[in-house]
Amino acid sequence: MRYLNVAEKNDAAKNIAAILSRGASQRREGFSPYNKIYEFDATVMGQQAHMIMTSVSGHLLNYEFGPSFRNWKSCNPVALFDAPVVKMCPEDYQKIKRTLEREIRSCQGLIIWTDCDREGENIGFEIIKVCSDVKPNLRIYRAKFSEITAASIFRALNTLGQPNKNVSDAVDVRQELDLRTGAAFTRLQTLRLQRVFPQKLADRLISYGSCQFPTLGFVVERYQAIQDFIPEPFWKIKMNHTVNDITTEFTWKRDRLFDKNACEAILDICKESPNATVEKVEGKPKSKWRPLPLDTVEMEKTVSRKLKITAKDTMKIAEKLYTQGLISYPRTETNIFPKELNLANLVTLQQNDQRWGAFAHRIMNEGGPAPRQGKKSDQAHPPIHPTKHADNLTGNEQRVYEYIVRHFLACVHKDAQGFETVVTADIAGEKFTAKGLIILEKNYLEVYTYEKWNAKEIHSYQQGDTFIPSVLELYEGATAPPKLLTEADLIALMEKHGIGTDATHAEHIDTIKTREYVGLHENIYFVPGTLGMGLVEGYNNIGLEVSLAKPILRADFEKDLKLICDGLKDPEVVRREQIQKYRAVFETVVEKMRQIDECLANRLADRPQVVEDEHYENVEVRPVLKCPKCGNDMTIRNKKNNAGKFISCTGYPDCRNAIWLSQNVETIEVLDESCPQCGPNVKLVKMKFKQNVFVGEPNPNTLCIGGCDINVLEALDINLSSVKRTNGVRNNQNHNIHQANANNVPNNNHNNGHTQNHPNPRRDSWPSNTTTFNPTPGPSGPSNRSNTTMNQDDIVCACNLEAVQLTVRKDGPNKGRKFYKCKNQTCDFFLWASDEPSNANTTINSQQQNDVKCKCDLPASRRTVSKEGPNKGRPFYCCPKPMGQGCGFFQWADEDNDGGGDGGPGDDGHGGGPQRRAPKTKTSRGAPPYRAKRKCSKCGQEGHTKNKCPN
DNA sequence: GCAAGGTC
Repeated sequence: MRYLNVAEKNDAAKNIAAILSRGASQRREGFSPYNKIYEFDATVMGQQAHMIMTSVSGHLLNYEFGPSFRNWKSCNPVALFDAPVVKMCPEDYQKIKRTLEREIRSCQGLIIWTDCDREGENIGFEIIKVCSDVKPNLRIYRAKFSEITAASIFRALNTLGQPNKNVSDAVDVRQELDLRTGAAFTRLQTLRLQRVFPQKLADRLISYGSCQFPTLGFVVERYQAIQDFIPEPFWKIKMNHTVNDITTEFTWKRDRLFDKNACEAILDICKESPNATVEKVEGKPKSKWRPLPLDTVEMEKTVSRKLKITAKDTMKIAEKLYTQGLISYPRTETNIFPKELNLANLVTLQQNDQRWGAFAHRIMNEGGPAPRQGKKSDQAHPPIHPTKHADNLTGNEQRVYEYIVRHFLACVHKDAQGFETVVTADIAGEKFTAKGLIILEKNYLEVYTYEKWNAKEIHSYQQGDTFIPSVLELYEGATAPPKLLTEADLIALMEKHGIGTDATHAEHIDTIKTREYVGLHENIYFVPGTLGMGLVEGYNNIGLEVSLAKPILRADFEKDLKLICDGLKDPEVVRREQIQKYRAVFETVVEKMRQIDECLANRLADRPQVVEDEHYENVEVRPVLKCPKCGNDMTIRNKKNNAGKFISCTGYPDCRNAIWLSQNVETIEVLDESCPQCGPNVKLVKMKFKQNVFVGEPNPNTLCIGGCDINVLEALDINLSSVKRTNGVRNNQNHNIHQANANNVPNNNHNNGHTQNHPNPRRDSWPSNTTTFNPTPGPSGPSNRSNTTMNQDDIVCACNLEAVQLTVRKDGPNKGRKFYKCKNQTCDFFLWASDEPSNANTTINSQQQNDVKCKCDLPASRRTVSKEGPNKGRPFYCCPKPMGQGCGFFQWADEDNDGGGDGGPGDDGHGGGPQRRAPKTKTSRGAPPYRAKRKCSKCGQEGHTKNKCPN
């Protein structure tokens, strides 16, 4: 049995391989220089196995918008909430992907060794996808480990489990939402504000991110709190007592008063009889607690405060120390050591160090490590601790390593012990207290040099002692505003509100600095810049239920993600709800953008330019149909150099299915309505042609290109296999014709009063074509005129101009026939001068039964219901005129001609009584396009097109 | 040129 083992990063693969192979692995190269391959033998589930170990480098796949949405001006940013997204392997990860694809071929099993957190689980599924695509039916296992130590790794191998899809799904939802919201708001802000404030913002990227904005919001909020702060004066009584150079400071029990007169009055009373009496002397042991086991956030905060290294640098250094095997995984939320972790061994590892080796010895000599237990656990990684001794580090790496070791040794030792004395004295009824502290045992403080515990010496008092204070006076102070946020404060706020992960707090802070939303005051305090201030004020003031600059939106999202992980909420539901939520916010922002301009104008001290709405190319967002090859959506895109349109699979480049439209297609719009014949996945499209392909029909025309009408596909030169799953059987044309009629003719009012899209379902290739359907005017043309005697003066084209009468000169069955068309040739109007049926009339006319007449007194057409339902196969008569222009006559062919009947052939439940209802002339949506047989444009015969013309 | 999350 051969297993491919995949870790999340190369160093992890290397270390795991070293452990499992007991140092005897063979190294090979992958396609990527970073991700090596290690080979060795091991025992897996009691059996000898050959192991191939390699790694990815974090996520292997990433969500991206479909190609037509990547250009910033390709679409209105709001479209990004619906735009198709695909998971792609970025170019610089292709080599890693290829390595996996190559290596899995020789294996029967796959073991996922990614980090045991949410992202790791998702990365695991990415690896599974890539490998399964190449090799289905793999045995797939998940190794769960919390640190790369022999014990943990062997335990993982001996307790292999299954990957957790719920956890991975949550990450997918998170990724998609972050992409959509980030891109939509970033484009909106950047494109607009660059033009509104060209002087100040022309070259600025004004990004939005669901983490960076709330982080900015914290900085602004604190800054505003300081700005809004009004100091309030207060007064207190200061009292101290000096004996033999020792000054004991007493604190007034009332602390402070905000009324000067009252304070002065009390002081006066005290001064009248200033003799202080010691009422009580209390002594009690006092501890200073050792730190909790170290988690990421605590490390970032303390290192930032004490070592003045930014959180971003700290994490970078910690990552490096981890990959060198010197410390445990640095991204952890856990502050409880697992029972199985051998702390004594870890302490012993540090015993030879010159700086803290003696302390490590002392721990072992005083009962061994005894950590405090925190309350947090991510169930994935233990608290950060040293895993190896190192004394060759330098610079900040050394400082961070030293901090981690000292913290570890401190947290497994003992609290510092002291003795506190509290003295209470009375002066004229006012109480004062003084505290003294004697430190008995420094314990952890001896190694944890980042904290101080100062002893405070006070005079030795006994109960009943009296003394005259050395100082007894009024002290005037004022309340002070809160301080500006430090990085440690900011991280604490992010953690509290669930903004970002332990691994990313530092990056978000760095981002808002890079964007110049915030700056640093005295190098440690965060202050908002003018842009950041204006943006937050803008978003806070436009009446959003929840401002984008507040943490609530993201925090709510995180709660949902947790529910997905726990299997309590459907990821698809969360995805839909969250998209909807953010889209609503986006729409409000767009609506109120001018208010945001004003806030920014105020802060930037710049006048906003009046700008027109951004022009977008308006890519069609709605999918036209599902790709028959891969099932992804197919959407309309522009060809290169604006040379027309095509409909492309959003699975590109994995799926290269495309529907190429000729340059004759001027516009194409996807309608809301699905094709009743092709089903809900195929939308009708409205196409406008430069030169009308379907002469006599309206232009633009509503069509289905889903393959239900082979004529449409042929006319547009669309390959059936690109729109429909084919198994070698072509669609039945007659079926389609019948279906169309059955749906539309007798019972065409079942769509909210709308009727057929095609007032004229017949088409021809005007007028040089030799086929002889009866073309009639488009929607704007004069209806019902084709059957009456017409003067040329009566004929008005779609431009509302008098039409010109011409004669067909081209050889063919229509040679010599007269027709009308637009005299300026600005519209596609066409009308035969006479409605005499041509001798080439086919399909419809061939079905006419001359003994039944419609209300126009024309021989009615006999047709058959082909739509599924109780009337399928039943013959009926209807007006032969095109939809929208006939009389609406309907009669079952198998019943007496009594004008009654039990309803039309439609099976939509709306049957009964609509038989004689005249079709409305307005176009409708929802009814299937009516199609007739198409004829060859070369010879005029049915059954083939010009491309396949045998003549 | 967008996000956040992995990592190199």
